[in-house]
Amino acid sequence: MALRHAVLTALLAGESTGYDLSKRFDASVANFWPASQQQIYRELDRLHREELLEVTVVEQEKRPNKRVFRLNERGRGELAGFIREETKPATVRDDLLVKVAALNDDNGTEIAAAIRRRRSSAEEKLVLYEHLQAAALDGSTETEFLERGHGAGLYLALKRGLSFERENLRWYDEVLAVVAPGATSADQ
Amino acid sequence: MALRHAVLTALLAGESTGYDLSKRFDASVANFWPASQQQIYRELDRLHREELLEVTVVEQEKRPNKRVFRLNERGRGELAGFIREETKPATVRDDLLVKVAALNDDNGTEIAAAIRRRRSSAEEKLVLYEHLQAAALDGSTETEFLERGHGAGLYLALKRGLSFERENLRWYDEVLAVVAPGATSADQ
DNA sequence: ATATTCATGTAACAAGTTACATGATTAG
DNA sequence: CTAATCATGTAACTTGTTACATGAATAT
Repeated sequence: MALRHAVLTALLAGESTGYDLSKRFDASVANFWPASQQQIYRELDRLHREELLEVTVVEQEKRPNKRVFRLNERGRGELAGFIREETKPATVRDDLLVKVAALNDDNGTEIAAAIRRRRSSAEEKLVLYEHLQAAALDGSTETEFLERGHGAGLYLALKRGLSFERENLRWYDEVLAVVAPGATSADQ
Repeated sequence: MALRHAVLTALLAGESTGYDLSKRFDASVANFWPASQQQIYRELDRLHREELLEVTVVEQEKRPNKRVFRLNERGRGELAGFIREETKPATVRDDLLVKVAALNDDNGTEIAAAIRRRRSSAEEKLVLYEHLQAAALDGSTETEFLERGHGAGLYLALKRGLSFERENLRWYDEVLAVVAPGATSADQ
């Protein structure tokens, strides 16, 4: 029941269409609450039906009309309530870990290959996160930024994403050292 | 489509009833592929219907009959196939991160409270993982254990769980320093 | 006495995934 | 000329969650 709260949180940054939200999601909230475009449309419809969002329809001649959603007071109240509720435990689901757990004498090289592929997408993600971080800081030091207080929450969440990906990379290398000893992580 | 592979992986450690499997899950695979008892029963039924598992019914007088499942060759083949398939990206879903992302001037203390609660369950989890690690190593050094090769996969997956929880704790303290400065992490 | 363990299951529902459809517009 | 972008949506399906039910056995 918490995609709704992720959506409301994303709308804190300002009103948005479903289409735009799903992109904003990818660049911020998706890190700890992934959602497809379809899920977001569905959730926006629901939230609107339950009157937690206001909508303005922007007519467009050559394209489908836009629906621009924004938080209303009830929406903000819902978020405030969510923050007071019990926090559910985090869940991680990772195919790669299932593969590694199933390691045996026959599948080592295939698992190593899977890890190398994952390793490069993790590197890309890390670069992306580092850019987002630099953009957020915009020249300030982290201490300055956090003292100012603006956007501290999203920034801190981003930092968790950063350390998650860094630990992933570390762990990928650790596993590669076991399943493909000899090959260094520089080998692609 | 990968709960099935998590279940098959868990059955690599030996035949099991649904009831037992769901506990074995909690102590190993749940870390990176959580599943409720009901999901596991459902999946075992499916896997059995698709003939990837063998079953032996153990009659019991005073309790419902046990169904003991074990991998057959097709089941092992399915796992081998899974390892060759493309690895889907990991997903993390965490209410606490949604809360932190929604940080504002009004909700800081509530968020701090949520983090402190999560912090103590993370500490418990860490202790559990450390016990599992010690039990796996059983006196050997990690290098010795990994060279022996037995159970290396599950061990490596466990290590990812360990570092995940350690990073969580680190990050919780980092966030607390921002939202509840003055209070130290020793304050409960 | 009471709670927990053993061991299964059904049912309803909520959430997430995948595929498809429309159709003009702009960028390469 | 082609691919990607804008912007919406439907539908079918698979997964995951929650609640409930049974009923003896054992542990506190």
